[in-house]
Amino acid sequence: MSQSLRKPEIIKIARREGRVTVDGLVDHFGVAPQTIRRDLTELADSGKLERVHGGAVLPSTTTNIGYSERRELNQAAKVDIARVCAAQIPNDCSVFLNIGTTTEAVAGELLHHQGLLVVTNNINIAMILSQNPSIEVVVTGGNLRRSDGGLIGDLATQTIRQFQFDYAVISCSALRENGDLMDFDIQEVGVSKTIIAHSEEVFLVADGSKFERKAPARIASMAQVDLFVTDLPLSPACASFCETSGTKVLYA
Amino acid sequence: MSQSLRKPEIIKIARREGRVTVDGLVDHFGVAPQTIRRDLTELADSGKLERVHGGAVLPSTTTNIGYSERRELNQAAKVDIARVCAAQIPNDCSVFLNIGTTTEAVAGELLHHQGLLVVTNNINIAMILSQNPSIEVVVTGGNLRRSDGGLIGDLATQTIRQFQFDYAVISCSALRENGDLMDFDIQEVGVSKTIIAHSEEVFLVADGSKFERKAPARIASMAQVDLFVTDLPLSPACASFCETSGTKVLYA
DNA sequence: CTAAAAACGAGCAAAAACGAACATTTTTAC
DNA sequence: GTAAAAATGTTCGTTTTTGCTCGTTTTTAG
Repeated sequence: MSQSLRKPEIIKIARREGRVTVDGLVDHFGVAPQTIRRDLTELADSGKLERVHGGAVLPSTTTNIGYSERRELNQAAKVDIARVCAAQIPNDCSVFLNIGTTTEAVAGELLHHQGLLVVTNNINIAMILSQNPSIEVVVTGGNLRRSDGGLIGDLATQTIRQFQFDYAVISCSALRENGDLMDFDIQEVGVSKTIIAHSEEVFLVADGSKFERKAPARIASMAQVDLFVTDLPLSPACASFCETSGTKVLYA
Repeated sequence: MSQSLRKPEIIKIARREGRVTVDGLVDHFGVAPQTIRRDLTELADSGKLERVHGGAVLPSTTTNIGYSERRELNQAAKVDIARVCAAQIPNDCSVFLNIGTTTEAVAGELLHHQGLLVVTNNINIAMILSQNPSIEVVVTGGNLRRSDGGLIGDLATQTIRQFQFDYAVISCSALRENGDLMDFDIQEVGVSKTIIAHSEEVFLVADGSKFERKAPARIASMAQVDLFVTDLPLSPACASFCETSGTKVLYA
C-alpha cells in the first residue's frame, strides 16, 4: 500500500480508537517502523495528529495551548491582584467582567460573593462563575475569539449597551506612562469603551509587566478609571497622573 | 509536560468514573505503578487531574455532575443521530445549533466540516467548536443556565433575530404523538421559535426516548421541521403526520 | 497515640523509541 | 525500454521512557 493510501487510514483509525501506536500500525500495514514514524511525523506537522512517544493521539485538548501557557504567566501576582480587587466589590450588585487572565482570576475570587449579577464577554469566566448558584451569570453575544475565549464585535457592544453596571472590572494589553490603556485588538477596544460608558465604577486590574509592553489601540485614559489594582509600584510619572485624575491605586 | 499514549485515556477514564486509582491503571495498561504515578503527577501539574493518595480525581472546577451524567445517557444513540444529521449539512454555510446534548453531539461531528459560520446559544458547543479554526463561532447573549450551559432569555432571541441561517439544528425535551415539539423551559421556547423563524432549513434531532416523556411548553409543530433525525422507528400516527406535513425522516 | 502497611518521590540503569543518513525498491515520466 | 524521483527499508548513535531500589511520607489498624 502506498503512502497516499496509508495516511487517510491512519487518521481513520485514530478517529475511531482515539490513538494509534507505531507497533500497531506496523502490524496493520506490514511496513517498517521507520515508515510509520515518517507518516506520523508528517501527519503531526500538518496538524492532523499529535505525535507522542510510541504513536500519536488526536489533537484534542491542544486548543488553547498558547492561552493556557499565558495564563500561567505571573499567575501568583494575578491572584493577589484579584483578591484585592474582589474585596472592593460588595455583595448584591451588578458587575461586568471583561476579557483577560487577570479578570478571570477576579472571577475566581468572586465565587464567595452572594447575590451578584455578573455580565461577561469571557466564556471562561461564565464557566467559572457557574459554580456558584447565588450568582446570576449573563453572557454577552459576540464572535468567539479562540485564543482566549473572548466574545467581541458588534454583538458584544449591543448587549452591553442594554445594561448599567455598578462595577466594571477591566484589563488591558499594555499601559503607557502617560496613563493610556492600550489593547492589541481594535474590536475589543470598542467593547471596553462601551463597558466604561455603562458603569458607575471602573476598576482596572493589571500587573506591573503591562508597563513594559506595547499595544497599538487606545482604549481609554487612566482618568476614566476609578480604581487601579496592581502589584508593583507605579513610576513617579504615572503615580502623579493617577493622583491628579483622582484614580485610587491599590497594591496587592 | 511530556506526552504519552496513556494520558488521554487516563483522563477519559477519570471523566467517566470520576476518579482513577494507581492500581486500577496498572492493571489497565500493564505497566509499573511508578509509571502511572509519574503520569498522574504530570497530569496534576498541568491541572487536568487532582492528585490524591492512591490515585487521582477530577479537579473540582470541572464537576457539573448531574449534567455530565445526563450527557452519558443514551450517548451512543446521540452520536449516531449526530453523524447522520451532520452529513446533511454542507461546507461553507451558516448553521444555528441550539441547546441540547444531542445538538452538542452534532457539534462534535461538525468538527470535520470546513468554512462554517456557526451561531449557538450553548456555551459547551462554543467550546467544542473552538477546536476547529476554520469554523467561525458566534455566541448569542443570554442568561446562563447552569444546568446545561444554555443561554436563554430575551438577549438570546434579540441576537438570533439579526441572522438568517441556512440550517438550524434544534432539539426538544419531549415529543407528542400529534407531532408537537415540547420543552420544559418557557424561556427556551421563545428562543427556539425565533430560531425556526430565521432558518431556511430546520433539522430536529431527538432520540426515541423523547416520545416517552412529557413537557409543558409547546415549541412548534413537526410540520415546521424539514428534517427529523432519530434512532427508533416512529409510531404509525407520527409517521403519517410527518408524511402529510412533508417532513423528511432519517434513521441513524 | 503508636506501629505496620501502603503509597510516594528521587535517582539510576536498562529498554524502547527516535531521527538522520544512506541503500534499496517502487513508481513515474519520457 | 531507461532515468529520475519518490517511497521504503536498514543501520546506528541519541534521546526518551520505563522499571527498579530505597529512604521518606501518608494512611490505616489497633
